[in-house]
Amino acid sequence: MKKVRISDVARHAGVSNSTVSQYLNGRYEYMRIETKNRIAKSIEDLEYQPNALARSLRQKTTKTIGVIVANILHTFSTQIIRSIEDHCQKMGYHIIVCNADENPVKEEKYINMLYAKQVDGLITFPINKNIDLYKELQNKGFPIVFLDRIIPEANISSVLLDNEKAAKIAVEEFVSKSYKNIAIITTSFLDSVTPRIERINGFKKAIKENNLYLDKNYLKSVDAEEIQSTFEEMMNLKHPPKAVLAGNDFVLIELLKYIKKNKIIIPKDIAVIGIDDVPFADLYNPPITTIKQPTFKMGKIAAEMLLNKIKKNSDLNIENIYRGKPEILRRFSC
Amino acid sequence: MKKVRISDVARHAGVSNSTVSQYLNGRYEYMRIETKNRIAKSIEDLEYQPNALARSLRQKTTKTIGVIVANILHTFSTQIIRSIEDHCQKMGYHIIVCNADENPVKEEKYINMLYAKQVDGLITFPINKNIDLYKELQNKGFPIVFLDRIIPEANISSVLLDNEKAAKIAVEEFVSKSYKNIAIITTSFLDSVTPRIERINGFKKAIKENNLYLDKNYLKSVDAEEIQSTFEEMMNLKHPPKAVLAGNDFVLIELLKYIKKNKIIIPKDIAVIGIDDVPFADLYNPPITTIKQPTFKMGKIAAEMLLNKIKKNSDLNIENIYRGKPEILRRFSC
DNA sequence: CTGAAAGCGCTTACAG
DNA sequence: CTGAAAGCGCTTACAG
Repeated sequence: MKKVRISDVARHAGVSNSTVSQYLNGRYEYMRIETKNRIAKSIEDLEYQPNALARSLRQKTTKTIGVIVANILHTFSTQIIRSIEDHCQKMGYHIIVCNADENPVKEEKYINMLYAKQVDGLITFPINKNIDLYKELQNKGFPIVFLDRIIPEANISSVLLDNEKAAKIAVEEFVSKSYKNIAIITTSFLDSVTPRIERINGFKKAIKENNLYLDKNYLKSVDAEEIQSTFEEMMNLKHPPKAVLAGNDFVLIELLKYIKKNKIIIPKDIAVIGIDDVPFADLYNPPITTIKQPTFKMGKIAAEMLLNKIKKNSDLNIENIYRGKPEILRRFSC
Repeated sequence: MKKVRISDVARHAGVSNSTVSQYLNGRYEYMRIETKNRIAKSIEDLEYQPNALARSLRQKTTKTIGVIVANILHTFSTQIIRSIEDHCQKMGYHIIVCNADENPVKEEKYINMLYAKQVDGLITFPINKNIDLYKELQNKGFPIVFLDRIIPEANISSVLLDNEKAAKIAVEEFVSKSYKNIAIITTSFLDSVTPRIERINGFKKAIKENNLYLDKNYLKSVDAEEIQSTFEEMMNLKHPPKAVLAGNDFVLIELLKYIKKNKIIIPKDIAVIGIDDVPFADLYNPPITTIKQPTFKMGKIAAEMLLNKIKKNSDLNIENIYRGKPEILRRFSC
């Protein structure tokens, strides 16, 4: 498989490589119109497509950014990807999407791969263990923006939900419907650290603000496999909760599975709100009230932040945090 | 942001670029152990990471394949991506995922981008309009494998579901439960061409094989927005269907929305089977019987086919078709 | 208005 | 066992 090179075009058009290159880069100022046309025709005839590797090597920019998501199977991730992609495309950047699959080893591989491929910057859902790697890259002046999480030790710009607010909105929704015994369940593993901590904090604060009693038994962070059993324990308490906030989409699914299996009635037996909107929220019986993240906006902001870093001298950047505003979608589970 | 180059390492270790390069490429045969150690230490000290652009330019291989999905929001797509990725990682290849977003213009851009970035091959869910581009690439000897669709004019290897079988399994499931008035609805736009045609063909054949009457009114391919109204018309026929096969996950969602809105009871009023397993199938009330594609296997086979093409002289390849076996997941909607 | 030359950061065949 | 040299396919500052 032989590829056409710039020199083939040059020979075919009877000009030098330089001139073809000028043409490719749109520098027509000093080019005779007939030269221009000849080159255009040669490119057409030979079906020439420039080698981006060579160009990038020379120009020291790939016009490409890397995106590492923690888990591509989450709707949140795919929506964020879509949004980043839309914005980058407008700005003339490509994206390379990688799926770390909740696995720090994979994450590290991808970080290195993307860096080796000379991406101009990185947007990532940082998993956990690779904080030093990120800091090292940042110290080299490599543009990075985090999504969904803050890493306090790292001081790197982040875009994430106003998680405390999200929990607060949910609690207040329950309170407005006169629920008093309110529980929250989050994952400890699949849910990345920042959202979990902040959602629990927000929950606690909101409970206090509403002068409700904060019952430790109503407040659980457990591994994915234990969600159902944990919920079961709650429901078997002397005073079981009458409302439960699912810390993310995954928790919600587990709760609904348990609820279904045990023929518990929503909202009569238990009211439910989930953080993260899910495609089946409308389809469930009854439709589930959810707190939606502004994924489209968050993706766009992350892309903007990163492209700004790339364009400016990234050494001089001020890192900052953007908080997406949670929005409640009222349906019939509460 | 200055990056460390191979020459920096060479100087630091007191050897030549060549020797560092030999080290990087694992050719230790003729290398003194102390040279090896010195280089290792220099790489460590300088935090050197090779520039993959330069290497690929020289080696004429990027060890990277491109994956273009028609729509990344489909579960099918993300599962296929995961599977391709797993397999490629094992074989030492990276993947670059792109989302054509059902848009031929985007698709074309991505094809060109990936080709420009010198990916070693391409796995794609071909949308429609870019068949000539694909053929052109293939004629140049560029390895391509299609997913989910066959393009008869192109003779390019494809991996896709045994769609006729999938429809047949569904019809037989209905028949085994004594349903006679069986309908099928597919999308005409979002559903890519091959699956739709083949699923409808399989449906027709199965109806005939089971000596049922093939009612034209029970057989509809419509745009996404018209699914609900089309289904409504069906249900208002003198003899409405008693069972309906949803041509894909998207159709299923639309049908369920309508069914829910109109308080139709599954399976008493209408039995439902969906092609494509969906995350909420278990959660719906009643749980929905679905026909699952072996996504993991299909992704793996596609990756294998492509890597074979890449390794062999791709000019000599025999193109072939792999059909994934559909599997019924019996739940309670039929 | 166009071309010759140098160089981006690697790898590799070959010389010693 | 190691290094000098050429070259991958481009771009760019400069000469003319």
